[in-house]
Amino acid sequence: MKPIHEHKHKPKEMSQTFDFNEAEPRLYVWWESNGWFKPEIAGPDAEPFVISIPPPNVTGALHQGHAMFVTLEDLMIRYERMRGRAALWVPGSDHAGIATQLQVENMLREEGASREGVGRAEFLRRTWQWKAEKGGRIYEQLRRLGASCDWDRERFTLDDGLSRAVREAFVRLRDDGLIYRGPRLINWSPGLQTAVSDLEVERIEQQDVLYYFRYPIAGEPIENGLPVATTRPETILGDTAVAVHPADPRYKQYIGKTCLVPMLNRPIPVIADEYVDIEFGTGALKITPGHDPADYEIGERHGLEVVSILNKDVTLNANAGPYAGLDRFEARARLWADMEAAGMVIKTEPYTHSVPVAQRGGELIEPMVSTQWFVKIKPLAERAVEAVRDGRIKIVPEHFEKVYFNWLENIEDWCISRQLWWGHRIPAWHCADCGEITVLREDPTTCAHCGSARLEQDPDVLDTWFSSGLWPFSTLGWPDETPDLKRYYPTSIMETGYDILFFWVARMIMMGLWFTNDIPFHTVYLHGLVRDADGRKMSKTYNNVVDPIEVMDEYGTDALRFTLVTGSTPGNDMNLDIKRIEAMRNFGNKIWQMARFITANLPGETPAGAPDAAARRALSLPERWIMSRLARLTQSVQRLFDGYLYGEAGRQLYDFLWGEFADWYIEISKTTLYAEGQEDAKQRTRQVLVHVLETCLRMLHPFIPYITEAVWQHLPHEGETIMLARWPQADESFIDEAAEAQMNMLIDLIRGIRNARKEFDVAPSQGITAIFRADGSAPLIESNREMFRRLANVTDLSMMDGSAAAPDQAAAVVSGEVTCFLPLAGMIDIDAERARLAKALEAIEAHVARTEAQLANANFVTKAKPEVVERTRARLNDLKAERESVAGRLEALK
RNA sequence: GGGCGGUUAGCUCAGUUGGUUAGAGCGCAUCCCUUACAAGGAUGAGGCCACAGGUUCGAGUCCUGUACCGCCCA
Repeated sequence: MKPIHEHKHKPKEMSQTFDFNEAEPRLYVWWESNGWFKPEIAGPDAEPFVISIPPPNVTGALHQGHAMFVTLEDLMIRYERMRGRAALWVPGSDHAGIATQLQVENMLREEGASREGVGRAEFLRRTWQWKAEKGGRIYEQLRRLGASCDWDRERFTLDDGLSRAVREAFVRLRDDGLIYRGPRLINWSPGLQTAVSDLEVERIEQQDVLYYFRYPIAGEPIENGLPVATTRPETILGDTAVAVHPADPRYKQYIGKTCLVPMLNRPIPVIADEYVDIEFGTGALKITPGHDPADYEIGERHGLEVVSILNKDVTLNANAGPYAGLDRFEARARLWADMEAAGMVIKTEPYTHSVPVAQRGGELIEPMVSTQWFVKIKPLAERAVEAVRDGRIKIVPEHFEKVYFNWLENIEDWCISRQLWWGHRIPAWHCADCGEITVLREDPTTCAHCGSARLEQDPDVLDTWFSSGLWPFSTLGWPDETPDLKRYYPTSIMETGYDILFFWVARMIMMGLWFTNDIPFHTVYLHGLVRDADGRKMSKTYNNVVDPIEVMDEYGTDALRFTLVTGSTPGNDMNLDIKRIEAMRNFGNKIWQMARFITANLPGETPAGAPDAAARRALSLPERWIMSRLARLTQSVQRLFDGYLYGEAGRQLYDFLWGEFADWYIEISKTTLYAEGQEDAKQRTRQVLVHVLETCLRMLHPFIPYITEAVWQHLPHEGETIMLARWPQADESFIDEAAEAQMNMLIDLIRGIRNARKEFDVAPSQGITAIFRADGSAPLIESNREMFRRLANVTDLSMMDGSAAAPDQAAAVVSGEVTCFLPLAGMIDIDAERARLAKALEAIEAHVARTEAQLANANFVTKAKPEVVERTRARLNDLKAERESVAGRLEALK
């Protein structure tokens, strides 16, 4: 027999409850300080399993989205580590250009300073300082969740290595002809004073006004003007055409005529384009290529001039003539008033439409023309589509593949420059002499075109997502061929929320394929959003945010983790109810109490592991049953893990441990453990108790790492930590159909007796008599009489002959061929018992009728699988026996 | 306009090769401090699985359509 493993983390006796506040930090530090989070512990030959963390914002504070991804990724990592893989989880964070810059700017503002005031160099110094002071908070919070990342490999998107990767990527794309710079319509954020990408713009519904007016026709009175509607009158000043549908009879005669821009009298053509919606507004559309994406496209089709009327501070520029210098909304009001005075106005009406707002901050985005850097994305997108289409990359759940294709197939060029200071500065130098641009891996001193030394680096920085796209390989050392890159790339799984499929995942795939000529990961696993208990998005304005830190303080990390993983299914949103967290906390307590019971009943040494062959032959029915159930559970959990169905696996472990192991097996085990003598039987029972719980702990460890480790340390086990214990494999030789059938009958009878006791108000403390008419099952009942005593307080159990008369004044409980009479003289209300039996008989008869009809159907018997037919026949036999007994009893009571 | 998801007990949700009488947690009712656990135990009530068709011996599960809710893209 192997000794119970001892080490310093094993207290002598288990406390009344699990003190997670004490245990969690202690265990985490112990795991980490032993180097168990590192892939090297699996040895040099182990197959790698790698996840690179979807990098949280360095400014971020832990929210449920983080809790969700940490839970799932840590689960995958711990699982694969237990299976012997070289499990590597690379942690890190993202420099979050806009968010971080705003934080530091706010700080400066409080000091009465400003970004512009202190200058770029000082601003960056202050930002790094801020990062050093505050940037570690998110890491501490990830640790708290139990994240078993290899912290020695932690990376930051702005650190030296990753900056070099960014530079390499930029230069390579430039060399490949995929980066260009030029004036184009972009999304301008007036508050942030920077361009943002299409993905960073959201649309929200807004109550607005639709303005109707007549567009003056050159040489004609205003009454003949072309009626047009707009939501943004000030953009009239930038119009370069008016469009009508070519098939619209109302406006056919206008095509080719010339309109005059109100107040400016700039001549513009009336054009025909099928884009125009005849039904909408007046059916004629003003075209402003400088300030509307759709108009920009129409403008390109028709070779229209692009007139920009806005300055970067969203005041109007010189193109707006008399309105130059005004704010856009003031200009709107003035222009409209002037147009009204000129008789151009038709009417205004309230109108609800969607407007573009900044994802961060929510301010109104102005589409405007600006000189920016772009990535020509189609060549990258094509490869990314191909990798998923041909199965090299799999997306779980599968339906997101369609979403992915849909986006990549309609993708627009990516605006990658930002007018910020915090980020990777674009490695492009403008020559003051020849005006050309020099892009090199090393900072140039002279212009590559004319040799001039009058170079100035482009002031812009790159979109944060540009560096995030390189993350799976840049964190492993790319562009250098480092040992880590060789061993751990491609990574295995990218796990993240479906809301950033485009931001991260698609860009990682595009850039991974382009730069490494390999997929960055073979599987994308997408989880859903965590909402509040009523399905609303968590938000500070609703005051419905469930803070993970507070949850962990109150219920422990394991409760939060188990709730998140068992309460959700891949790709679907989950509503997080604090009641569920409490229930999962209770599950942890239940495990602790089971372990307390078991350890308290291990007087000597108990071997770890399953019973050996000799012990196996001597196992009792309940032991064979629970071992069989454990084998099936292990099989099922494995099948579910193979399909990424972790939530269902967790629920099955919960149901088994609580509903079968604790409620039945542990209770039954007391009949052996508390009996006199029988040392061998006791020892077998102890071993089964330990083995079942210990096996479940190992399967639960990836879900709830802390309590499983804490409990495991109290049980006989092999190895130092459950983290490195081997993942259970089902021993199918323990599957025992007969034992399951017999136990099911015993459980059914015990439930029936309990039910009858309750129906007739027999006090739980009152022992009762049970008389069984059991035919062939008599030995089964007799050999488990202690079970009936302990679980149903049957203090007097006897058997009766099949032909003997049933006792008077008795309730009857029926299961299959067995009838159990409970003579409860003086307690039985015969009417009530008749009603009870009549109700039961009704249900049985309905079931019999259904089953008989099924078996009478020749198609069923010939076409259904034989085992299904067999099972149905057996069921019918049982049902008929029950019907017989119940009907007979009912007759006897008349 | 295009696409995707959801609709199962009072509430929040499971239910993935189609096959017993559809499950859990919470809530509810009744009873119980039985030496692992009141963060617990026992018993029970509660569901034409949105609706209409179809495939099948058999549908909560597969197919088609409808309604409502939600999301993404334009």
